[in-house]
Formats: sequence, structure tokens, C-alpha cells
Amino acid sequence: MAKTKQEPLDQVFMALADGTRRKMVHMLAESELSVSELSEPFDMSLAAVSKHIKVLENARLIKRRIEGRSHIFQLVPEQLTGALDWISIYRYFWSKRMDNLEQLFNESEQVNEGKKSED
Amino acid sequence: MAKTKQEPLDQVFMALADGTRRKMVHMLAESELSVSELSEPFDMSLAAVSKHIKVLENARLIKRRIEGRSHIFQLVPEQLTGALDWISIYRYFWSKRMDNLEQLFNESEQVNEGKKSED
DNA sequence: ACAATATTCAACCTTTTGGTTGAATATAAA
DNA sequence: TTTATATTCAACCAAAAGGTTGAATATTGT
Repeated sequence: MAKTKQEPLDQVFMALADGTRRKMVHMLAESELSVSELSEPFDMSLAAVSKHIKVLENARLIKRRIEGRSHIFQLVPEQLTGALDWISIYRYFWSKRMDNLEQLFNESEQVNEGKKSED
Repeated sequence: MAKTKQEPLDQVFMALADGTRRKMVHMLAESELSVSELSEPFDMSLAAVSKHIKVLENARLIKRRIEGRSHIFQLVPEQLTGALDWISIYRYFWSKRMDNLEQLFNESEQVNEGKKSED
């Protein structure tokens, strides 16, 4: 193996980095679905679909329930929330950037009052 | 190339699917940094760091500015916002699930009036 | 002009990803 | 019990990811 431990966020973001899987997540946001139902919009083998599903499952984005010969999948929102939380650092960045803009604004006010030259 | 066109979200999520790059994003949320400053916490070659940076850059999560011999990077929040928006489908899921829970609750009330046993 | 600093480029290597096909497993239906 | 349905497994493959090293490029300081 490449890494001893793969962080959950690694797996979640990796799982979402593929259009097929993102579409699957959207489908499962609508309702529970079986493998063949999930495979319907995609032009690939069932084995390939099965692998995509496993990626989502390992990332704990979905949960499997076996019902007879059908495997039914359900979206599990916790990990999505985790990803959302991580990305939310950008809010912090925004606030920083706002500070900078404020600063720039103040500086430009001074410039307008005096006529100052920097560097 | 494998795919003719790589979707922006593919690139953004892929970029975030790596702890090193996520840390870089966090660092750049604090302040602008050069390549060597960005490389500081990581135990890898500058060439490797350079590659990680390029991934973030291609995903348009960061912006490069060349100042003399230094390359300075700045976080760009737009794509993060895009990712955030995408994930927000989970809110929709929540509302669906709430409906189900409500339903379950109603069902269990009926059950509780009788008798219950589960393992 | 020369050396030091900052960074990228190119070639290479290994592991992972995303797909294929054909066979295997498990359940359901005739 | 045979056949159809639902899904996975195993082996294989090509391309991408993530790292290395050594050389190249560009800028700055002496």
C-alpha cells in the first residue's frame, strides 16, 4: 500500500472527484436504489458500476443493505457534512480578505486626503 | 489523455483529496506564500511540492504571481464555493430523510401502543 | 563574471484508478 | 431442478497520481 492510513477526507473528496459517482450521490439523494438502477444512466459494465459503488461505500458516503438478490443503497450524509465543514475554511479566508479590503480602503482614503506615495 | 474534458468539479475535488494539498489551502487561507514557504511543513522534494501546487493551480483554487525569483500564491475562493454548492445537495437529502423519520416516528408510535422487541 | 537562491522541467518509477471481460455466487421463478 | 436475474470477483490493461533525482532556468547578491 502507498499509505498506511488513508484519511476519511481523502476518501470522501476522492470519491466526489468523479462525475459518475457524483451523479450516483445525487440519484441516491432522491431515493434508495439498487445496483442495476444506479447503473441505468451510465454507459459502462455492471462490474465498473459495482466498483464505483464500492468507492462511495468505503468513503462511507453510502450504506448497503442486501435484500434477496438485490443490493440497495442509501445515502449517508455524515461524511458529506464533514467535507462541507472542511471547505468552510474558505469563510475564514473571506473574513481575512475582507480585513485586507478594509485596510486597502482606509489606505486609499488617506491617499485621497494627502497624496501619499508608497515604495 | 483519458478524457477530452475534465470537469472543474472533478479537478477541485481531486485537488482536495490529498492531505498535503488541503494543508496548503489552509496555509494560504492565512496568508500568501511562496513555494519554499509552502514546502516548509512537508517532508518531500521541492519538485513534488511544485507538482502539488500545480494541481491546486489547475483546479483554480490558487493563483500565482511571480515576483523576482519567487512565485507567490494566493487562495482563490470561487472554486471552493462551487464545491460547497455542489455538496449542498445533502441539505435536500436531509429534508427527504426528515420526512422519512417523521413517517418512522408515526409508525413507531403505533408500535409503541402495542409492544416492542428488537435486538 | 560568479555563486547562491528560488523554482521548474524531464525522465523515470511504483501504486492507484477506472475500465474491460469471463467466470462465480446467490436468490428467485418456472 | 433448471433457468433467469442481480451482483460480485479475479485477472488483466492503460492512464494518471505522487513521488524521486539531476539538470535547466531565472533572478539576486558579491
